[in-house]
Amino acid sequence: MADAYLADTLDPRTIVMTVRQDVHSAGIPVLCQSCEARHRGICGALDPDQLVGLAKTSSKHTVEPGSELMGDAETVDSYSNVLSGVVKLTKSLSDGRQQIVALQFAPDFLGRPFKVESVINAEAATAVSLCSFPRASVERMMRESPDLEHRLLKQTLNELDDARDWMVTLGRKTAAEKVASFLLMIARNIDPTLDPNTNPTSFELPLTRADIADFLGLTIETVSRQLTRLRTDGVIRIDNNRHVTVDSLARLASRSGA
Amino acid sequence: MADAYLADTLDPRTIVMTVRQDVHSAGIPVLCQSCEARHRGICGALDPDQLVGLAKTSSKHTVEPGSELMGDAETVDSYSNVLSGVVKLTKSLSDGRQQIVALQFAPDFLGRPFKVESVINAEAATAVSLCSFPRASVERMMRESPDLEHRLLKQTLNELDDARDWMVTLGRKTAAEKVASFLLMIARNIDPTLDPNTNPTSFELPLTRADIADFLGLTIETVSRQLTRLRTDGVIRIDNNRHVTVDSLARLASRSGA
DNA sequence: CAAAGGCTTTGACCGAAATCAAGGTATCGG
DNA sequence: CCGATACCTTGATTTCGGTCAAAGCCTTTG
Repeated sequence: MADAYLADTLDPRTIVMTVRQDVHSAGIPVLCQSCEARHRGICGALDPDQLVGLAKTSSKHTVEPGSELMGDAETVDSYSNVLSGVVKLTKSLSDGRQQIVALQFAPDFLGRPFKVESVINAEAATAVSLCSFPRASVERMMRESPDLEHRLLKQTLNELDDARDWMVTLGRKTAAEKVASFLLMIARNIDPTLDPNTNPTSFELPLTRADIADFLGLTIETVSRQLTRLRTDGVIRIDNNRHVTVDSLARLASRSGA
Repeated sequence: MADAYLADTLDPRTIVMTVRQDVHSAGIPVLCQSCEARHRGICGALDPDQLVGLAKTSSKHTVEPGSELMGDAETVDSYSNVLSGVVKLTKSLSDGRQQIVALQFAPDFLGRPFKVESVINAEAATAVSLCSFPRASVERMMRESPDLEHRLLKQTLNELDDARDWMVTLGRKTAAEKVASFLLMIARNIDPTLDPNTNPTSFELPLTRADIADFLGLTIETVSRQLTRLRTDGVIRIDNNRHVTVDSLARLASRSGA
């Protein structure tokens, strides 16, 4: 039996796509053991024929940072569930200015059905593990399974809400509010069960200062200065540049511009 | 037979919802004569029982500018197709700062299925005509018709792409680029068949300077100055504050930051 | 027609964030 | 351990867009 890859944890800034090889022996629940718990609808909707197809095309890809995972069907012909880690979706202007337009956390679905012209790059921001499916199988599944499409619609609507919320941040908030909003957003996504009254809270920042700047429409220096200000004001503590402790989420929220 | 309202053209900044009254006699194609051509999937999926329900609940609503059409299910309990005109979707911060997060042109579908907490206001930017359906009917339709859900997924994916494109504009473009991008976007949406080589092109601006500012994350004054600059540089002409003539779309595009 | 009010333009000035420029700090390979 | 490298912080200065203020223009209304 072939080696079974699943949920490998990889070096940051590299996305490796893995598909479990032993689909035949294990059946649907084993195909995607990790995401089965969270993506029952997406993984569970595969039928045996599709699993055979998956087994044939499964392979371990390594994709260089910055290369397109989405928006270019030829590059990487697959859809994935994010099992752990953070994937950043970016768009760039011709002169190199970049904007991160979304962060994908587990258990988000990564891929753009019904491809359109829009070019988005997907890049691993941290160590990322993915469970991938061939594009063709997913698209067939979608045609055959209204339930899958329903789940996808719900995720897409949520992503649309997130995007529009972030538009307010980009268009109307000050640098200080942007950075506070960012920290809150990360805290909530890293631990979705987070109770706003649980203090203190701490987490690892999944992004570099440069990434944060690209997400907030700021420069590295401004991000750094605002983080310093939050630190000297006693709102947060930062250890090793990445580990953030928030004493009072409410205090942070009050600086986020509501 | 009841009076048949359809596709009324209304005063700017007022949304009036209309549902044709004579559904019984006319059947599905008549329910929504105007949008039938463009929204076949959404309107055509209604079954006769639902039409009866529609007839009972149909009425002519007038909604004040700034009041919530979406995000508050109790306020206006319906979904609509935009038949003509432009609807702006806005989000606000607690202190009143506002951001327009999307513009809806015909034949967009207006409404948020599977309501989430996100609060978005919808307001008519110009004279707008709408074809509306009771919320309950649309949600039942969606449960019963995978085709409707498929169409909705496609529109939602397109809106997500638009939102993410605009995030780049908000986060990374200069004021001059933002205004040029806005004019291009309007030109393309008002006439989707627009050939980029057809010059000159002219259209009515659907937004006031204040709205444009709220869409671009700028102030009124900055928008005005940038429009003046485009005018003095000979890129556009503006008559009566609203009628814009673009001599060369390519020249405008070159200022939009790509 | 005249007055009023809303929208737009323009000008002068200001300030938040960008840019430019050093340094400092953590991590990794040898 | 040490040097190299990438990432981060801090300071000085500049600049783009915001703020404040005033005037022009267009439409509405009596």
